[in-house]
Amino acid sequence: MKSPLAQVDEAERDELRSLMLARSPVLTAFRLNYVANSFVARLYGRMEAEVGITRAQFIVMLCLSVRDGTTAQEIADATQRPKNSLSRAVRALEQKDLIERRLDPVDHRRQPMGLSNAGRTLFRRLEPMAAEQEAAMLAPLNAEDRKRLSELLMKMAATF
Amino acid sequence: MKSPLAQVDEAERDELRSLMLARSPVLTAFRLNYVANSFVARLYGRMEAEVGITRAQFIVMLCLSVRDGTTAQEIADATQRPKNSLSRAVRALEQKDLIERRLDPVDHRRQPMGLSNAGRTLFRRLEPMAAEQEAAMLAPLNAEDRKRLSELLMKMAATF
DNA sequence: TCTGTCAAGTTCCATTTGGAACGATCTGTG
DNA sequence: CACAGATCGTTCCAAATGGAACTTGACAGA
Repeated sequence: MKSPLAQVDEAERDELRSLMLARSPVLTAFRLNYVANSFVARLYGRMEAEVGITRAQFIVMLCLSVRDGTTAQEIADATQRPKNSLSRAVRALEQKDLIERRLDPVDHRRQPMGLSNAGRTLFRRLEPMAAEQEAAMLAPLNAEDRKRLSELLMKMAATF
Repeated sequence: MKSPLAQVDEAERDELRSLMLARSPVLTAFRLNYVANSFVARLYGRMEAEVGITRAQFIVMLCLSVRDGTTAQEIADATQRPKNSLSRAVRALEQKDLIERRLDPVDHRRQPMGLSNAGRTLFRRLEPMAAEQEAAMLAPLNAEDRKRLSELLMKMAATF
């Protein structure tokens, strides 16, 4: 059990965080990044510890779950991650038999990929972890707020 | 000038991005991270190229601009960055004479820091760059939307 | 006062990162 | 058909990263 002194210390520890969230310049951007950082740190920390899947590996699987036959280059363009990192992630996923890499019959430079059965099975474990983390993040918002937030972010993402 | 074919290619290149923004699981989190990633990539890319200030260095200066006398440990807690990275950033800023490091007279472990005059001058160049990037990010939103977005993010950041 | 524990900041070092160069392949033009 | 230029994925390697150990200082309890 914590002493009153420890509680004071803890409050002081959060003081700068609150101050930054309330008063830093470029307020919206700061808050946005703060929330995004918290989200990815918790999610990828958990995925790596519990399932041994890294950020880049999850991103590849996520893209393949949305569209089978996606290539590494397309993932790089869509997610703003360097393609050599993705290349490594792809190799790791392939070695774990979580994805299958085909060769585009008409363009031999491209390697369309897809989740394997094992990959789909694993992804079904990963997805709820992301959903849980999102739920925790959105916890303070009611249904209408959530809908509006998602729409606002969509507007921004569409042109930025 | 681009050929019609090139335009088609460009549309195809964005296809996965649009698809992910519209249909990926954990939609709100994906959009949030997409926007946040775009923001930091552009901002820190520009700061590093034009002013030679890294992400960690900017974060330190930002915290000091909000509260003089902040310590490295407090910045680590408030911004979720590892303290050894911050330690390096602090040393780099000190060598450039952008910050001053004092010694807490009552607790000699702590080193409260502050922007130097040169640091304040440089920060006045950095801040508009962040503001511009934020403005670009928020461009599709009207004044009311912006206010609401910032409030929603504040609610989330307060407890997450 | 002495001792054990904890906190702030630094340093060590194995790992990760990503820009740049590369090889292979495709496409368009003469 | 040959060649120039672009594109996909990979590899190289210098630099950044961050977990863990370390140093120094604070402090509570015996």
